[in-house]
Amino acid sequence: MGRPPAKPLASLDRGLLPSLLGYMLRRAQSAVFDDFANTFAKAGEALTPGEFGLLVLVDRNAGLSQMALARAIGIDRSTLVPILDRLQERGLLMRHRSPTDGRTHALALTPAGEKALARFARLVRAHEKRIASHLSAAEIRVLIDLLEKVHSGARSL
Amino acid sequence: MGRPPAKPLASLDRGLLPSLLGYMLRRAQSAVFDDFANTFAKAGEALTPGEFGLLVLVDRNAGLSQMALARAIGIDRSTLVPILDRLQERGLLMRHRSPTDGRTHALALTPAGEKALARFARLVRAHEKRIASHLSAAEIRVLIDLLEKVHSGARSL
DNA sequence: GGAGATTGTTTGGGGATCAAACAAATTCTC
DNA sequence: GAGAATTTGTTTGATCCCCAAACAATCTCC
Repeated sequence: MGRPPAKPLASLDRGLLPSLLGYMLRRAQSAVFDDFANTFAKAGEALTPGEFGLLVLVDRNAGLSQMALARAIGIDRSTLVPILDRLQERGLLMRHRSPTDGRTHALALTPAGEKALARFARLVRAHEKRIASHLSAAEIRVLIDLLEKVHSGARSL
Repeated sequence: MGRPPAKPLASLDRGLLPSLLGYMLRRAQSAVFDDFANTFAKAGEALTPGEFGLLVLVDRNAGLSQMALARAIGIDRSTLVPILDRLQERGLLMRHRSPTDGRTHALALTPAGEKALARFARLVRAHEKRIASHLSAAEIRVLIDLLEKVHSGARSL
């Protein structure tokens, strides 16, 4: 009798996992995240995908309040506080007092933040290009389209 | 003069974000994760997608070591320890001593763990059905295929 | 003007993650 | 076979993300 396969050191039996959208989504996301981190590390910059999204949102929606921003990215307002603290300490972002509503902070990028964002955007484009290098332009379109469908579909339940 | 658009309370300007694979991936993943959590909460079960994946892996690869498992799911071996501790405390999983290598633990589900996993798998299937309800079977196939491409493509860099 | 709601913050409690150090066990080297 | 190098699981320490609850300041509505 042949010995049992024992431990296939290379790959494991993943059972039903590869047929699950959630699992494949997580895997792809994790791979993309790794390349993002790698791209920024190699360029000597430190930024997470979440921070990049936040900076873009603040840049494109000047005067945004923390509540509005927290809602836009789907986290609690208390979670946002230390994130903004750090970005502010790095000189990328400022909390101005709103002239119309004393409770809210009007968020805005500093000039240094604007310049940094332009730099970050260049890196993100390079990163996107790399992870999409094995897909055709049409495939990318289809993929983004299907991801949007998954997002808005799940959202409605 | 007309007042500026101020705060479009409903939606924000997301700039280039919707064209980024990484961003759309994160959004879809987050929506799917929410539905996963919701499905389990409503059924009175407590489990994360990561824990489900881990249980499936242990189930399908009996005798797996902690190192092999950590590598399979892409985390550090020290990160795995408290995760296994919790699963073990819940009576779902056990660390046996390997007869062939005294350093490693041979992981295995307990009988209760097997039963729980069957229950979890039912919930996961219902969850998958729901998040895929706005996509055709062909679309799901294409999506999973493209996600695999993204994963293995990014991996090779 | 006062009640109620909103906003940003702080605090407390889970977890996830990695890096470094360690003991036990195995494997490699001579 | 004895000693060196490696591997494995664990602990500790450091960041970070996340939420819920409480709080003061401010605004809104009546």
